[in-house]
Amino acid sequence: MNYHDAELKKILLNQYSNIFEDELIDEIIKVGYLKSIKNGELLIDVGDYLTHIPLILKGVVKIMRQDKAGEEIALYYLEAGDTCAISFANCLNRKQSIFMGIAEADIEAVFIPVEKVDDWLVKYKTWRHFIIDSYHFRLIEMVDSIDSLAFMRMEERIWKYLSHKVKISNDFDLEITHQDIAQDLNSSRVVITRILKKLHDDGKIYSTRNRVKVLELLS
DNA sequence: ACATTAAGTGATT
DNA sequence: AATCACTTAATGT
Repeated sequence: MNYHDAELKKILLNQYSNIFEDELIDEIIKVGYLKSIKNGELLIDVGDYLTHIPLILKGVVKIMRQDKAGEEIALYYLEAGDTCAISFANCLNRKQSIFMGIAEADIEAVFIPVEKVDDWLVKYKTWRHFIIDSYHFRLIEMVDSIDSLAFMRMEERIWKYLSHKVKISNDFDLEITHQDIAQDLNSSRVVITRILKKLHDDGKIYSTRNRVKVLELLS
């Protein structure tokens, strides 16, 4: 076992020892490879074929959709301890990805070949549960996104978006522009500016150029 | 000092 | 809630 494996094992044991059995963790170390991805880098694009699925150890991945005109909308986020089971189904059928994934922070992830992901489903109960759980969670988040799109006013959507950002970055100070938010919510910059101004005046946030500080959390 | 990028605003749809 | 057209403010070179 080289230095890298030892590091990896430490991280895995730390995050997964109460979910996975030791043999599974050993297997992950054997076949998976650790990869760091810089903030802002593209992990997967629409149309890509996938051969490995990532187990996120650190950072956040934003999963989004894109239409022909290049318009985007954020669907959900993968955090440490998450995997994208959706991409697993994609791998197995050798279908192209229908999503885009971008690193929202510096990422560390173990990439596991699909065949193994498949094997382990029958071999390890914990792994099976992990994957099914991931599927379930992703579904819940998607339904949540649909709800937002269909039923929520822009102000609520922004509020929810900001709260979520605070949660995943563990920081009330967000470095973000109105344009960024508009893109993620598939709205226009002007609309976001107006609503943020209102939230600012209401004392719920404090916003300056490139920065939004959330002052109170969603109850 | 100047150019570039982000944010604010009235009017219109 | 979106778009246009324009202003003002902050920041980089």
